[in-house]
Amino acid sequence: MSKVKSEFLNVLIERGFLHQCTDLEGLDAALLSGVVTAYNGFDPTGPSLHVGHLLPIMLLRHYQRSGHKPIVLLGGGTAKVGDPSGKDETRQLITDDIIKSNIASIRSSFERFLSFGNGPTDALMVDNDEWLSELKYIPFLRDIGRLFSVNRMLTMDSVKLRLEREQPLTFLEFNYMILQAYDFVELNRRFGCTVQFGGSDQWGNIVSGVDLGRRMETLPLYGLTVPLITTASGAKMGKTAKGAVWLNETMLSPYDYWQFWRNVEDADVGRFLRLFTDLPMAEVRRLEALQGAEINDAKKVLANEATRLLHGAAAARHAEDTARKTFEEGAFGDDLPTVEIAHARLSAGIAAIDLFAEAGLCASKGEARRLIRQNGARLNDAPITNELAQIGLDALNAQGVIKLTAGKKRHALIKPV
RNA sequence: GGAGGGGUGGCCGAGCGGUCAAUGGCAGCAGACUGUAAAUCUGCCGGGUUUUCCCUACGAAGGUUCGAAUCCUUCCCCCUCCA
Repeated sequence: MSKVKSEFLNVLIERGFLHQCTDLEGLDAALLSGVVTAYNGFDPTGPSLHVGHLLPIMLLRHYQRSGHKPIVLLGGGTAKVGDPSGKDETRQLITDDIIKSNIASIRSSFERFLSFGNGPTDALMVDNDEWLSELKYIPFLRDIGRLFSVNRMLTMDSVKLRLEREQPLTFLEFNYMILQAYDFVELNRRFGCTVQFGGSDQWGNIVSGVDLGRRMETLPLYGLTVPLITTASGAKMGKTAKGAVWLNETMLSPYDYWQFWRNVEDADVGRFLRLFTDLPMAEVRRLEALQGAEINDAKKVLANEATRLLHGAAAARHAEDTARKTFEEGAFGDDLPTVEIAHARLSAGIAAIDLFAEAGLCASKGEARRLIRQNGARLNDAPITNELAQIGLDALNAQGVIKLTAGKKRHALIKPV
C-alpha cells in the first residue's frame, strides 16, 4: 500500500475500509488541497437499512470527521430500475409508493451517523429521482448513451455474470450502470461532488461514472470501494435468528441489535471494532489482543459501541444491562421482548405450547412442542419437561412476570394485564 | 412467430400413477461440548392434533383414474436454438 498523506485515507487504510480506488494518489492530493465532496448511493429497496449498509455509512462518517463533505444519495430513481450488480435474479419491481415510504423510513438512520445541515462540511441528502425521472429518452440517448460502449458494458461483472450463468438480464436492468454513472456527473454539476464511494460490487458502476465524467467534461472524478464483509467462517454478515439485522428500531430492537454484535465470531472482533466503531486504534488493538474467554469483554465493547452509534448511549446501556442480568446473573432485564397476556386467560391456565408460540419464541405450536421435547424450553429458568404443561398465575415470579426461554439465548417475558 | 426444455418445501435439487409431506445437500432450530464464540457430534425441520388421524402443498385452473407432484386439456411464467 502506497503511503498516503491525507487524514481520511490514513484512517481508511488503518481501519480496513479500503478495497479499491480508481486513483489513490490523485484522491489523496485532492483531499489535501481542501474540502472535497463525496457521495454514496443507497437504493431504497427496503423499509430499513441493515448492517450491510453500515460500512459505507461509517465510511461517510469518517469522511465527514476528517473535514470533508458527504452526500447521501437516496436512489429513489434508480430503485425503479433495479441494480443487477451481485444479483442472480431480477429484483421484483417496486412501486413508486413503496419507494417513497422506504425513503421516509430510512432517512433517520443516516442522521444518527452524520450531521446534516448547510455548513461547508455538513452532510446532504438528495434523491436521484429528482433528475432521473425528468430525463427525456432520445436526448438522453444522444447525450449520454453514445458515450457508452455495449462491448464494454458486456464485460462488466454485473452483466457478465448473468450472461455466463444464463440468467435473464432485462434491458431495464442493463441501463442501471448508465444511470448511476449519470448520477455521478449530475452530482458533480450540482454540488461539485468528485468522489463516489460504494461496496465492492459497485466497482463497475463507479468506474462507469468516473469514465463518463471524463468523457463529458474532462472531470477528474474518483471512485473508492469498501470490501464485502463476510464473517470469519465465510458467511455473509448480517443474519440473525430473526433474519436481517435491521437498523430501524421498529424492525429490530436495540437489545437484539446489541445481541447481534455480542455474538460475532471471535475471529471477527478486531476487524469489526475497526470498521463499526469509532474507538481509537490503540484501544482496538488492546481489545483484539485478548485471548480465550476474555474475548467476551471485547465483544461487549463492540456491542456497546455499535449500539450506541445507532440507538444512543441510553439504549446501549439498557441493552447491556438486560444482557448482563439475563446471561450472567440468571435474572432478567426489562429490555427483553415482553408480551402481554390477558390476566383472565392466565388464571385459567394456558398451554405452554401456546404461550411459546404467542410470545414469538416459536413459529408454530408444533415447533414449541418440539422445543419442549428437545429440552430447549424453560419456564422461569426451569426446564419444561411435559409438552402438555399448563402455565397459570402460579408461574408469576416476584416481579409479576413469567420468563420464557427457548434454547440458550432467546428469552421473552409474559406480563398479565 | 417456429422448434425444443423447464416451473417441486426458505434455497439448490431428486422423484415422473399408489409404499410421497415428497431422497439428498445448504440454511435454520434444539441438545452435548464451551466463553451468549468457532469447529465437531446427535436430534428436529409444512400446519394441526388425544401421533399409526386430519388439513394444506409439487406454477394456475379444469379433467382422466379407486388413486396424480407424476397422465390429458387450457392458461401463466422462464430458458435455449431458429427467424
